[in-house]
Amino acid sequence: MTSPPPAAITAAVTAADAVAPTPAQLMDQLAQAAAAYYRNFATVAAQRGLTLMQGKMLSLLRRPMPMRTLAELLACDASNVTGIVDRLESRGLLRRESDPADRRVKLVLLTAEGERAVAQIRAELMSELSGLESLEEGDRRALQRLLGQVFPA
Amino acid sequence: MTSPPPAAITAAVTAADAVAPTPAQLMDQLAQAAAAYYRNFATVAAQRGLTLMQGKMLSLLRRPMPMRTLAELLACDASNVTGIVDRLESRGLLRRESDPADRRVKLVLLTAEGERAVAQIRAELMSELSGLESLEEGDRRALQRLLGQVFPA
DNA sequence: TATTGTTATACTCTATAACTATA
DNA sequence: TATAGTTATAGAGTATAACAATA
Repeated sequence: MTSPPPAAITAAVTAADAVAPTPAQLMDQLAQAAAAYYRNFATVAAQRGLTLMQGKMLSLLRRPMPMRTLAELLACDASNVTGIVDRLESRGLLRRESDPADRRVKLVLLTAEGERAVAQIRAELMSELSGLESLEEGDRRALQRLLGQVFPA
Repeated sequence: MTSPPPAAITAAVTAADAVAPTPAQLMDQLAQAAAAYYRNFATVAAQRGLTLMQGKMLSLLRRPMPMRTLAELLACDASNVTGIVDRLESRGLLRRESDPADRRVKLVLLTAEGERAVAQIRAELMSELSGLESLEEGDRRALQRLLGQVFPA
């Protein structure tokens, strides 16, 4: 029976031998990971003159969707979407289109230029997250499963 | 020799048998996880009348630190820190203190009320992330290792 | 000279409330 | 009546540039 090493030693130990982190420690690491993700995303968006929210909105538009849906996905009030869409529309990255099925609804969709911008953002973000590309298949499966467990859809 | 199942079937398969996600798919899942983390954090902060940035700043102040350091940790310009600290100081959650070693520097530190606020935010956030508490030791170790690999310190 | 923190400025994001046009 | 989108408003976050105090 081996007793777990004291916390001070943990950092120097290889992953396989490491003491399991507490949920609280894992929460701190999640905070750092989430911050790092958005720092990378914001940097990549800023390189194209876009704010974080503008980059997020463009990235969400894999298919046309109502403004109301964008508000839900961006976790903000519907009144904010008007301004964000306005600014992106004036730059030619997306456009509004009336929904024939319900004339109250405006569908937002990317222009060709918007599609290119999203593709470049995604590519640059992927190259920023080089640690992601170097994961083995087993590790990719494990990370997918664990993230799904901590953040259920 | 078994060939991997087509992508359309993947979703219905159990985790153990699942095809490994591509790095691009994993990047999308990271985006969702980071968004979910901050949605939870912002909700918990808002319950105490705090914005996301205010909650972040308080959570960073485990020990006194210069405004400049806060700017780096929050990934924003130093000029923004003045206003955020102002608002939290006027609410009695933190205070400024001159650094005797370098009189240009102002150290920011939590008040007793600020300490209580942080403790409550952390506790409520932990209860929101119930999926974290239910992870087995092996899964906690794995998640720690994988996050460290994708987002190196 | 360089650095820390502040101020002034302009822009963006944010929620709330009130409005319109549709349903 | 209810919903989708807009507008007006006020407050908060954001980067830039210029400044005072200190190193």
